[in-house]
Amino acid sequence: MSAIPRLIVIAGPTAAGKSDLALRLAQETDGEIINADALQLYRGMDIGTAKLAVDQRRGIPHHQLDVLDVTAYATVAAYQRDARHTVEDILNRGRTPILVGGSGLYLQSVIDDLEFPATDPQVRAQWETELDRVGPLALHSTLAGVDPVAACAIQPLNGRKVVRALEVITLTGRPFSASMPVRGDFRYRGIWFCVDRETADLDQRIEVRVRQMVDQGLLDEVRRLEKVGLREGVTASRALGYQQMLDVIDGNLELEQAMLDTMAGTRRYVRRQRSWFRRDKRQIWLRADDPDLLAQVLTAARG
RNA sequence: AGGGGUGUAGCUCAAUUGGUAGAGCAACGGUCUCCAAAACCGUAGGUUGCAGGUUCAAGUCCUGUCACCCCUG
Repeated sequence: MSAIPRLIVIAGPTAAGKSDLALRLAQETDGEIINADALQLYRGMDIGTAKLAVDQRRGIPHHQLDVLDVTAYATVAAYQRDARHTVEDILNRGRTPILVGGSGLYLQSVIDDLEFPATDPQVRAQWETELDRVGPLALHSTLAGVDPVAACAIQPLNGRKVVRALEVITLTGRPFSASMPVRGDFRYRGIWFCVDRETADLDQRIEVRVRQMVDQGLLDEVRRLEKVGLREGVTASRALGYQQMLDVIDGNLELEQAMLDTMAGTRRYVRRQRSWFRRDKRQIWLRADDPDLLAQVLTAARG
């Protein structure tokens, strides 16, 4: 049992088999699992996020699950702070932190030295109002006036990013481009895996998974969450599966169509995940259906 | 069987008085430094059911034919 790196990261698209690999890996390395899935942070979002139930966790401690109310406004900065505390705590206890999830930005916020500029709900709301009033193109022109470099990097119709840039400029008094931190090195000694499988295979798993979620009571879960404010949650209410079930509840969508939409949305999401993961060359790609998967991971991790 | 209608991209539909086919969704690729399961960008895709005809020119008009839908018996 020598030379296990300090942090093991498992990335990859939804439904590829990350959780399963992480569990087996944790058993082999005396590890603890830290979630890096933006939506699994929410309390009560269980079925639709494919969160492992407690009795499926094989006694392995899981962290960064169920830490937010569905009404909460999630921030990567908060996640970064908390997840890093968890990583360090696990390391201090002499165990192996295993960071697992499909949210690229969240993973990266822990792994790399990213520093996010401040945020302020009031300032953001003010620019959002402005966005609604004048539209993305006009707001983009405003941005171009105060920070041409940032305007150049942000697509004119991407209102959300234009708003964020203007928010940062308002708060810091400096151009957004100047506030953007340079990407640093790996923050921890670690190794980074990306688990994937053939698209046809993954699509098949997605279909099975979505149907299973509905069989397991996704609709009821959404009804329950609705009572605690799911619709008010800006992030939570837009989660795949959840937004579609809300449409079913509203009578705007048939259940079968909602499932098909969820599958299609998930496939699209997988594409975005791959495009995010592909550009970082530090990770080791693995095929989830490889019978030697675990052995490969252990060899790579120990080597 | 008779009458009417519809057949255009994988799907739902567009295409002024005939001028040589577009859009949304899906698919595929990408961007991403605090809503990220989000937001945004790009690419590809059609011998217009089939066969003839009229015309300089047919998705558009004519004839036949096939498929599906509706109505009547």
